[in-house]
Amino acid sequence: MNQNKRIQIFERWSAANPAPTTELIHGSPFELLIAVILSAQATDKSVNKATQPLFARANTASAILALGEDELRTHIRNIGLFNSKAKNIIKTCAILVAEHEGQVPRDRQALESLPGVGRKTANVVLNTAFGELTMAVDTHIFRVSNRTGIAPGKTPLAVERALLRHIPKRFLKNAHHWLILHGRYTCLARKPRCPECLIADLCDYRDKTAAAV
DNA sequence: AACTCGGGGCA
DNA sequence: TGCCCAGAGTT
Repeated sequence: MNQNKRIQIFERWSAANPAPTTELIHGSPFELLIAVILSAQATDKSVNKATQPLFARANTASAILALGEDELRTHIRNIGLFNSKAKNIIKTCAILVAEHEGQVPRDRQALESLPGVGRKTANVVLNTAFGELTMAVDTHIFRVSNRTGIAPGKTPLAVERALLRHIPKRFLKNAHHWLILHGRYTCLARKPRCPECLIADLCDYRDKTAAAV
């Protein structure tokens, strides 16, 4: 895909949806970290439903530790993969207290060494809590980047680097949100809604695949 | 690269 | 009912 096409795509998204926001409810960096760990392969609705009462009860690493794994588990029982997430969150809180004075570290390596925190979660925290320009490549962004041709790559990390390299700087800050929304509501995994797609005429995917409507 | 965890939402 | 979810860890 040439750069001219890319610019047209982001200008359309910019005009259509100028105000990006995170849909996960969070106040502090710690609440964000926990909410993002919980959101892996889960919907933001089910996460918010659980985290509101949880954070009212305990919203720091030491408070979650005081709560204990069993009570934490009951709080997040409505979220998928809750069993392993409860264990990971307890371990992570213990590390935060022991090695980071109970705070969320502003450091990629330190974040990714926390149980339950991978590249994608670390990128969300660095971006949303600390204002760093990162691309958190989830399944939506991976699919949309490859289908459209905006930033092709065989792995999420390759797509992440391609996005940072190819997206014009003035669009970089909001690009993450637009890509997510596009994947979530238009460029669906199984049945892409090409007829109602804002950028169908600029997309590498449409007309090249039988699945593209 | 493939597999597993996993309840909830939505068509 | 079947399929997917703002993934990570292990084999």
